[in-house]
Amino acid sequence: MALAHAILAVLVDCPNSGYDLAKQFDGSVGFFWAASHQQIYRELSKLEKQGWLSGEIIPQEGRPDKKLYYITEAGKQELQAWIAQPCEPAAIKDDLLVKIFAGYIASPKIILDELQQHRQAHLEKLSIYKTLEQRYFQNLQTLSLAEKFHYLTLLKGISYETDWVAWCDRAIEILR
Amino acid sequence: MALAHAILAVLVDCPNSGYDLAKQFDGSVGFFWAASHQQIYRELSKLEKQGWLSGEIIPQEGRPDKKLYYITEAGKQELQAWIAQPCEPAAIKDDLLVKIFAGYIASPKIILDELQQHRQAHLEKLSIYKTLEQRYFQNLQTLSLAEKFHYLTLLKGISYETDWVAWCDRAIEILR
DNA sequence: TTGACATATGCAAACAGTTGCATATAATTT
DNA sequence: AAATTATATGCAACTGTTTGCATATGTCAA
Repeated sequence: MALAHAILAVLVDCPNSGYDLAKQFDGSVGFFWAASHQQIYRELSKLEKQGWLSGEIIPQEGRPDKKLYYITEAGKQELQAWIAQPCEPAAIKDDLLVKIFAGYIASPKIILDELQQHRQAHLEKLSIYKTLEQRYFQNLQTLSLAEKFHYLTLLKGISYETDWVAWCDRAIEILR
Repeated sequence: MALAHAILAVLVDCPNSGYDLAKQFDGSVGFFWAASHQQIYRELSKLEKQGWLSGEIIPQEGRPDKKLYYITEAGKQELQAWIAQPCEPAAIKDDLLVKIFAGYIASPKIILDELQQHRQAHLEKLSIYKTLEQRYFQNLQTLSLAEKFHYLTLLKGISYETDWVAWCDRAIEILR
């Protein structure tokens, strides 16, 4: 049930609406936890009923009202307890690598095109992450503790995408 | 429905029983697709009903009988069609990075211990993959096409684990 | 001889995630 | 005036995954 904890992890930093959460899960948070807005809204209701979050409707002008969620003391304690439990490295499910595993039954062009496209996609993510790094995490010394931890997840995002780009290059080289 | 395709991708190389498949999904194939034996057996029945696989019961002595699954022509065509469709980079769900994102609410010791444990786990995987590399993929030139593709997935496994170990080191360094 | 381990297969319930649909306001573009 | 985009929220059906349980044979060690 780690979507719950991913939401708590974002809200412990600052309150957010479901819409804002969905945008974050589509952006930098999405690097380590993917979730759709439908999933997020459903989970938020559940977490509010459980008492880990409290919601407050904020009337807005010029746009629909929104519901801001705050983490409760119980929610924070739950998050702390969850963090303290050891966890396993993440399970991987990667379509591209399944394709590559059986790549010899397809035409080389199809495989090479797919590799090129993935290379491009990873390069774009990498560029976004590097922009974030330059904008928000210029010098380590001045960062707050919370910022340091956020930066660590960004660093993983950067090395993850860098590694993918390098592997695509190598794969293309080997197959050509 | 990519578990189906991951199974087809293994069986297109050579026939296997559910038990053997489960072991492979727990080993090197597990690097790019994680699946439990329950999932695998259920999926195998489904794929046989669909006509993508055919199963043959092999009587054995000194151990329970097993059922060997072969990919059918229809199954191979399905796999080829699936490979030809473009796919997105894999969605990530990583418990450890969720923990790190909110790591500032936990005690430093808990975080550092968890980082050390993950570093160790990734190092062990890396060692297994490097052993496989030395044993089966010594020189690129002599590899068959199928082996080259299999090697590419192993290469990704190696760089993935290497990247994790490096990140753990960096994270521990920054937090200390 | 009891217990653990390896081989070998599978069901069923609970939980999580995806996909398609639905609604509503307001600004901007065509 | 109509279409599109951004904001904002959510339900329902389906599909996929996890967890716990269940069964059966044979070997090896305590």
